[in-house]
Amino acid sequence: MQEVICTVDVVLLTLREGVLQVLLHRREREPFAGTLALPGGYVHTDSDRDTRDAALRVLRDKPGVHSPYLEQLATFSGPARDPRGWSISVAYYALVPDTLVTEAADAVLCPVDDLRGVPFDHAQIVASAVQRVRNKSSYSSLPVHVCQEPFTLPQLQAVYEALLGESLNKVSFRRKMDELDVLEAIPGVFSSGSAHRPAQLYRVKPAWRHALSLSERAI
Amino acid sequence: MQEVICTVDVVLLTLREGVLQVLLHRREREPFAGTLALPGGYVHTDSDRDTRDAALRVLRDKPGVHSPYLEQLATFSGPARDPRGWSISVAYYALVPDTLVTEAADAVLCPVDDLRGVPFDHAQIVASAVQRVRNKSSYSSLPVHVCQEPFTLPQLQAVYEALLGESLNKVSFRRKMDELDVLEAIPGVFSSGSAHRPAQLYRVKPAWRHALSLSERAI
DNA sequence: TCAATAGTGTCTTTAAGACAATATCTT
DNA sequence: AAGATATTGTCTTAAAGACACTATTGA
Repeated sequence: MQEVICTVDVVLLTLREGVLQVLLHRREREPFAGTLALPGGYVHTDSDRDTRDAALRVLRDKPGVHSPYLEQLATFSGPARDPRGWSISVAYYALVPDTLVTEAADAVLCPVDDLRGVPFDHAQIVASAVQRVRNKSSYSSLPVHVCQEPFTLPQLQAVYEALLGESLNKVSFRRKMDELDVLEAIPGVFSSGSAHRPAQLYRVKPAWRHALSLSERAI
Repeated sequence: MQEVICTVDVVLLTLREGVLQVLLHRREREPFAGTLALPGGYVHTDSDRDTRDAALRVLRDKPGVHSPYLEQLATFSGPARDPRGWSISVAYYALVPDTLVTEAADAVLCPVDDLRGVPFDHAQIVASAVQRVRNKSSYSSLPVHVCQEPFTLPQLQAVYEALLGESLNKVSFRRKMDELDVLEAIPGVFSSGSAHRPAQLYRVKPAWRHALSLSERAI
């Protein structure tokens, strides 16, 4: 019985120009050398403490992405998804503000709806991540990870609307954010420079910043 | 770099005597031969089409459990969880009516809150499955898979209440079931034999029976 | 002052829960 | 008929959405 090829793949998502985009990496090695695919790689049993650690290692190459929101998505497997043989890929997804993503020759952002030509089953993995994010965004504070701090409530609402693909009621949105209780206003600090009333700037409460990924059904 | 040990584990859950219980299997081989652990085993690259297929194969040993509700839970990994070395376990959970579970010397049901002594990280895997089931039960039709068909609405409500650990409003519960639109009354068939009004018997609509595991946020 | 967007008050609509009335069995 | 549980109607309460009004800035 042949061995199982064990890898991790990371779906790094961000919002650029109002569109949900995924970071693709140009593969250096076969199979599919030269094509754009999800960043990923073999699990390193000599250095990775677990697959999450492997996913973080994969992301460390990307400048700026230090400690993103990272959650296990699902595991994809089978004899045909990788031409090298029977393989398992533990997929993770990350959410980051678009300001942290630097594009380069070997790292480009692509709209999640236009992934023709990506190899393996990576289109399916991305679709799965997008579905998870859309779903969780409807009842949780997940989208705050896409906003660069500090941010205003109108900015955050726009992020929710872009992720969910629908416009939200302003009053209800603010009530919900108030209930979730994960944001705090930065006293006396407002947006400025525009020809209208400035908006209060917010940040994630310190207690929440690294706790948001702990619960199954995130708050 | 040493190889990764690839396995699947199955958390088969059912409700017996009003308590959520998990099927444990007495291990025939080392490590931990003779102790009760989650049913599982190596991924067979020569016969399994994917890890879900491997999980179904693991369940085929259990008489009566033919095509249960089965969903991928999460993947657990690391150098220490299995004494044989760096390992990955893709965990699935299954929900079945308790009438399908036959206990034997090598297959026993244990309440999910009393898993002292189970090896590996299986207690953590079970806890994770229980959390997932409790969470999904609050907004989906997941618990119907724990009811042997045909069932009455009061029986189904009791199952929801056992899974969620709280009593539910009867009117709201029935309204919600009506909205979910996954059940159909069996015309003219009622429970009988008890000294009170008989209850309408229901079954899952055929269109739903095998479609309930498809969506991320099951209906 | 005007245009533009932020923030809030309040009414309406919808969903959830409480409670009680009626229905239908066995004994 | 009495006792038990099923089923349904309806009132109350809570959440969500619609809409409009006030607030604050730069041009």
